[in-house]
Amino acid sequence: MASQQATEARIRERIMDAIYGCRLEPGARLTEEALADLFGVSRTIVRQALARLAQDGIVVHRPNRGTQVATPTRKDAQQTFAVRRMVEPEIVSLLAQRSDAALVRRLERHLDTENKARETGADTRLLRLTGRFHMMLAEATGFPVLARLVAELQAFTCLSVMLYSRSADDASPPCEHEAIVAAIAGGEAERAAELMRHHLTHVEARLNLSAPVDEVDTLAKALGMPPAGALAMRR
Amino acid sequence: MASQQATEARIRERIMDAIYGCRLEPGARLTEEALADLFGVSRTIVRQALARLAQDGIVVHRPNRGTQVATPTRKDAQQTFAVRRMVEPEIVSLLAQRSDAALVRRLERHLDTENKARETGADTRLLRLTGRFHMMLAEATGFPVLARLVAELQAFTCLSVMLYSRSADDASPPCEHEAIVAAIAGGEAERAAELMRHHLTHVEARLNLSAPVDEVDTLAKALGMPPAGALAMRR
DNA sequence: GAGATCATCATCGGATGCAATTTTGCGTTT
DNA sequence: AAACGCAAAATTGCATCCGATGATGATCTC
Repeated sequence: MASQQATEARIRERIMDAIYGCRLEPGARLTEEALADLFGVSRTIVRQALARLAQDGIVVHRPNRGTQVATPTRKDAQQTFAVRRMVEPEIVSLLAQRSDAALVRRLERHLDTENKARETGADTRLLRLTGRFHMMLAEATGFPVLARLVAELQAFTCLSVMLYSRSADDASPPCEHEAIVAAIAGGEAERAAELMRHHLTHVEARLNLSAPVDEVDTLAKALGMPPAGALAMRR
Repeated sequence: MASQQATEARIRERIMDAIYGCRLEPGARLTEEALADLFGVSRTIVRQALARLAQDGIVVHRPNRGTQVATPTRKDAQQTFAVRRMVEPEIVSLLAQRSDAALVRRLERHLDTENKARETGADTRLLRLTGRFHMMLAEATGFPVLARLVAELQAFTCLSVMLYSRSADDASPPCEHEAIVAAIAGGEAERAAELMRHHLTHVEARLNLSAPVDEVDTLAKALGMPPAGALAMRR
């Protein structure tokens, strides 16, 4: 069983996929034994996978109480966007200064895929593709640290969208990704940064992040349900 | 043994301390059993600690071949500084806009400690304090993600300094931290950012990051030794 | 009948043991 | 004498096992 080496990574990816595909919702419990049985390995491997996801903040792990998919508060969501506004404009600015033709081609191909999903109305698919777009940019810097950071922020954003989006298709306003790619292609560093800032602000504004009443929010959270105004959610 | 819960964290901190204190040099091997015996726990805990450090890039873990303290290449070091120049100016800019008097007081107290260490000539202590300064800034943003990122970048910088510093006291040019704190205190966001950019560029410039011959570098890496001009290293 | 205490169950935390892989040391061969 | 190959030792990878902890439900008392 030589290929069992990478099982832990596979488990992590499957869980992440499930989150991006909205099959695992915020607050969902992840028991070690269930996962171990599912993947045909011992709990040891599952624990490693969960520990790593916990370090990335995708799941929360409370001692002796198991781990569950993270449930970002409204404040968490706002913070995530604040950090993204600090980092991602810098990323596109850097990329614009480099003028990498191959990168621009890859980005444009990706935009086509995004648009196709948008037309089809494939919501969860579009959500995932939107995430991929931002991760492609981060990876293109060639700085693995940045790629990991953005991946983490992106995953957290995905959970926030699940919890606090008003209508299901809030994930990605059309054309804004296009404009960013155009600015990168044209080498307009500051413009690319500005467009990214605007884009992130726009996405955040579409969410319902103003807590109606704090008590309602915490109660809903305690019940493992999304606050009012969020997507319907079932077990 | 209820307090054993936090043993893993303790092990991590001890290892980090040893790195910051230059008692663990880049490339040093960390065998699980040795650590387990040292801390009086089983390998299970040690493995968790090492796995987490590996995720942060502080140590590298190769399957079936153990884990050792990371040995950043010159390129790694340059990338680290590049990312720091992207992120940390944004951090101080944000802090300057907030004008948090309590924070400024804490920072000034820290500067005193730094200066005292500089006068005493306590090199490794100064190296650690320098790191703490940057981490204090990141933590002050209130964004845990940023704090973790900077902690990671800082640790990597520390390893890079160990490997590529020309003289032992290259860690922190005097007065530059002071100027940054002053700009934050005065609410001069853009100036604080500029000072931070300059500071990071300055620290990087003091290192010997221009590979003499690329081939020599890769050979040295293959041998698990630091390139010429770096600190002596055994094992 | 309501509340509190206690027992049982599920689940996690950590240690130990065994198989697999790598490394090291030694003997043999050319 | 140097290089190759084999065997022993060291070290890691993973699974299983047992104790601990928190949650659930039943019983007992007032």
